[in-house]
Amino acid sequence: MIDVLNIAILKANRLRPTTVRLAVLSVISGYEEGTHFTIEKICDDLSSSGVKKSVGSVYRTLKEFEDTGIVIRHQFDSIGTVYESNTQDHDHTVCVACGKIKEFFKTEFDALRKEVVSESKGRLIKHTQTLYVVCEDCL
Amino acid sequence: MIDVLNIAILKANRLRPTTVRLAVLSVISGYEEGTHFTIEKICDDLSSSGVKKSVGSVYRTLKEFEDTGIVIRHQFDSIGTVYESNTQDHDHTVCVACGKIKEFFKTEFDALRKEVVSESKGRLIKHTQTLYVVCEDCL
DNA sequence: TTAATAATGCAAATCATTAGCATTTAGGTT
DNA sequence: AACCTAAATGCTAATGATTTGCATTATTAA
Repeated sequence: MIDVLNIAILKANRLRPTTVRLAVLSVISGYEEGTHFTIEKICDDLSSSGVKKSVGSVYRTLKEFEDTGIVIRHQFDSIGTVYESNTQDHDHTVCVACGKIKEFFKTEFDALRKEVVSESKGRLIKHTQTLYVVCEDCL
Repeated sequence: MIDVLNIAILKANRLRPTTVRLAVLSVISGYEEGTHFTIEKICDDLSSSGVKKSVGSVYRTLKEFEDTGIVIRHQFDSIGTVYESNTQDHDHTVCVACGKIKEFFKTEFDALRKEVVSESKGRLIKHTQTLYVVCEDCL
């Protein structure tokens, strides 16, 4: 597709625009905003679009993308490892019944977190917050 | 040690007071409050106190303890799975430099979390929040 | 175009955890 | 106390996710 853009993204992160990275980026950018995807999903999507890439390379690529901040990795209880495209800071709710993952964003949390960290005289690097719920649909 | 107490804890959770469960409980109750421990640590402590138990049984036991609420399991980035004795609800800070895990407790968070969940019309089951920091000592 | 470096595919290795199954133990019953 | 049944244990093999080593191939800069 618009490889030019993806090439630019990679170069901006000092990653060579190779076939694997472009293929993975292309698959990911096809997902709608806020989607949480697994390595397996990426591999499936690559194969079904006729692109043959090794699983190992996809793992390596996602790790690079995580390191550069192109994606964010999450580990949810009983769901495992998922990734999402890196946008703004946010937290998650996970339905323990259907597994649906949603994002939420509430600035008040940030203020509280800053308080906690400054009280302990540390520096905040990142945070994770996940609310395990039974969602409206499952109730 | 005071096995009578540990036997009572097990019975209260409908778990037979077997040698493995008592040994694990005994090791765990030797840790000071707020300690986060791994399966490996438990196994080491068992062996060094001369108690020979299979790793598989320790895994099974910790799963039972988690299910009954005797312990809580956490998964932290780049640290992995740790357990702690179940006390009150709290969150964690993890130092990305030295790996030290600390607990914190701020009621204001709970109110906010309830807001989030009620806005989405769900029911809150549990939550996790972890602040990855550089702690005072590492700064 | 070519040399140097980085990336890839593949398969084997690793790590944490789980599962199968034969043996042992706990706890209630004669 | 001996006995019975279900539960628990130890052991080893299996699993699943992820990583690594290395020979091959691609990319980039000169």
